Amino acid sequence: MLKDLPRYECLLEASRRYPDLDPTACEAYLNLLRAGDEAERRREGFFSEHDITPGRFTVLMLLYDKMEGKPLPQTPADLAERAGVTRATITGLVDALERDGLVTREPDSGDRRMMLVHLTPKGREMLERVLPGHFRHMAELMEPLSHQERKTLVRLLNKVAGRADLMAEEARSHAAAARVALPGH
Amino acid sequence: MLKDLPRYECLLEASRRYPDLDPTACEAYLNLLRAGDEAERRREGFFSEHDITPGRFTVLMLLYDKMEGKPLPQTPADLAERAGVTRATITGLVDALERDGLVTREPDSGDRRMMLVHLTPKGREMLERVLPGHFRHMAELMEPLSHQERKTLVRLLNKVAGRADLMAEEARSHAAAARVALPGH
DNA sequence: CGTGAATAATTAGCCGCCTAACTAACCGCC
DNA sequence: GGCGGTTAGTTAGGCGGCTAATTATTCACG
Repeated sequence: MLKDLPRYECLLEASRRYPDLDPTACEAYLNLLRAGDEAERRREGFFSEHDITPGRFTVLMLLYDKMEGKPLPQTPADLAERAGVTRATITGLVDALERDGLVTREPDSGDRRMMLVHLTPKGREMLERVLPGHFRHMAELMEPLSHQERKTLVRLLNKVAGRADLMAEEARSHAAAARVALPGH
Repeated sequence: MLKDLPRYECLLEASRRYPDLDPTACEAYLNLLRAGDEAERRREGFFSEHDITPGRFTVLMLLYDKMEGKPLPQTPADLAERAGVTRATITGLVDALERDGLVTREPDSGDRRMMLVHLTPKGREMLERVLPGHFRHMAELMEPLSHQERKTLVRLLNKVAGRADLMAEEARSHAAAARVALPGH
């Protein structure tokens, strides 16, 4: 969303009407959203050339991970936690991957509530076919930044991501407090 | 997608196995995706408290825009261009906004293919109710960055966004070339 | 023990985005 | 002046994310 961003001068001018508007914060925010969205779209485009989607790729990567040794099977809940999506989303992704023969599901022998998701040889091959191009894709997108600039970017983005995490946590605890305070839902 | 990012040391180690893997590019890329995604989720969360979605908000903002004076009605195609989404997406968003009485559609008198989308008084009120909180939300997310850091972030993100645009254009022209080269579709 | 709370995975249904196909209207050109 | 290509908007269908509700299992505690 939002391809053409408002110029800084416009923000500055608007901030006279809106006391809550911080022009530099707004500019940084909008640029972050746009760059992130743009990068995500390029990513989707790249993956679609290889008949895969970002979500499915992420699941495969999480199962690959220990790039040699034993590719530990993982539960959907693990995958959800590490990917940062809900378990329901993982169910859908694993459904698709299983249909394509890239992963298998197996019930956990110890706890019958759980499933274990394995990477199949076919899944491993797919990953190894896609990875080099993916690496080149990342390098291409970041090519205009010097090593120093990349370091700086990572540092600044981490500050923002940390802040976002904090805000998410606050929102969660507020919601929990509201659930306690209000009678029924 | 991807909450826990691989550490830089892991990338460095993996780059020995994969000659295409540029560790600093990869690190910057993953951090950008995550921060952008995180910011987008906070944004959705904020808007959902006000019974609106990012897409609908964007359309309202584009119709508001000239914050006083005449809030020019705009065609769906204009809105799509400025929002960076397809016309089909705008159709869906305007459907929802019209259902809620926030915008109206009116046929263009000059060219009967076109529609003109107007902001209603109710839509304007909604926007003015949400905007101050939205400004505070942006300021809160960017609070950990100094003014200097915000400037730097904007500069670096612009480099990346510019690169992404370039890559998108290349992809488009390749696709066009392929359409010419290959017989029928 | 057995019952109720917690946890795992799934299902159902919503939403926003996409592409592709369709209809209607406009325009340029012979 | 009619016909083909272009443009506007919509529709249909797919996908991946979400929440909420459902089912099955485990665990903790009286």
